[in-house]
Amino acid sequence: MAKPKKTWFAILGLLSWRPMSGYEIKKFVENALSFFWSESYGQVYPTLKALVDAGLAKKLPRDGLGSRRQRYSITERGKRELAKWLSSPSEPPKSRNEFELKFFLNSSRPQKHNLKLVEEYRSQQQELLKDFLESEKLLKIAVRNDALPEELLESMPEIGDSDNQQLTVFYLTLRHGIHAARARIAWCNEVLSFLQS
Amino acid sequence: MAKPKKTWFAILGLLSWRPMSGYEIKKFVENALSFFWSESYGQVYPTLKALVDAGLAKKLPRDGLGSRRQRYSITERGKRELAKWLSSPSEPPKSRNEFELKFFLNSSRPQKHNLKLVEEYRSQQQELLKDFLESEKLLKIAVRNDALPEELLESMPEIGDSDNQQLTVFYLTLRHGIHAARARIAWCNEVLSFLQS
DNA sequence: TCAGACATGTAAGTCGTTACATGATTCA
DNA sequence: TGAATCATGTAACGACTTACATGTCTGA
Repeated sequence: MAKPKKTWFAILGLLSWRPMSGYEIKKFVENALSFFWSESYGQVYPTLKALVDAGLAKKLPRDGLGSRRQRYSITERGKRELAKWLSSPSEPPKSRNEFELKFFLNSSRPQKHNLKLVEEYRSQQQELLKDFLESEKLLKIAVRNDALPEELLESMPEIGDSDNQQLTVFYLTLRHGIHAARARIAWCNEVLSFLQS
Repeated sequence: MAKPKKTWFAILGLLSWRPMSGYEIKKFVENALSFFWSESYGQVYPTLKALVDAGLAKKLPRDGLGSRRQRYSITERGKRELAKWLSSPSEPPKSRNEFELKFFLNSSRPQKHNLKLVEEYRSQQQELLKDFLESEKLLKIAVRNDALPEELLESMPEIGDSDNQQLTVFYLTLRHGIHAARARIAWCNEVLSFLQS
């Protein structure tokens, strides 16, 4: 393994939670991790194949008769490689934030445009925060009671059989998103009052 | 122009500040915008050529004799296209945050690992915040006095001849970074006390 | 029965980085 | 004079998305 590929470990890491199929992996990332991760089908299926070839994952027999799903599980070697990667330092993210770029480049134009831009951004972030807080409420209950509320299962069926430690990490990761969204909203308010003064 | 290409407008936007060479553009992004944008030489030079071909930018004559720099300036058409793009809504960033992924995937391992991971992340963010605050202090003075402090010019020579409105936007963009870094540090503290309780 | 979700996969293309090639200039 | 930086550029590669192809199953 020359350079560790993030997609490899993202998928391997999900398999370390429990065996999953390509479709499940895609949906899980999309529904539950979208605020800090993304994968496309064009990545997921080839990567699963590559993980098997590298001996880090293996195909599980398709259970039942009508089952169309091809599930994969992590191997012992896979676990070791994953553990190694999880302990390695993360490179600081090279973010490319379109909004910030636009805001920055707008300097030579009337400030009215920037105000509109910031207001749009703020309502985007407020929407996001609302969703986060809803999930947070339910996850908090889940962690406390070690049981998943009906509502949570409806909005995120993929976290179905998670244990308490997984739910806790989920909750804490969500807190990261909440802090970030709040910070962005606070910035918007600051900028709006600055520009209007 | 089928799908608006971000790199095109990033570069065009910088040219709207003032004429620049490829090298200057790269350095500017690297030194001043790195916390929300990045470009590589492999993008910058071909894009400049493409912008000229599309009539959005034009080559300036190399001034003087020994000048090796090839500067480019934005054209009227370029300004119009840029303005259009700047007014268009930004798609929410598809971030892929390696740290958050690791934190999330670490759930099945001893929490000691996560503590270490979070502490590392926190000191990374604290370093970042320190730099931001230093720049902020200098930029604040610059905006107030409409003059660049010596120190600022040393650490960021590329903002050399910016006008007051540009400095203001710069300052406000930096505030975004400060809010974000503080939020991440606050999250770290929250998580550390949660995991240690 | 048929629309919509489930499910797997591939091909082509876009976007971006890295590494390399080349040479001028500056300054210790 | 030779190391570092300035400066422009390209080729090869890698990561990721989009669009497409194909077919199954479920439930109104």
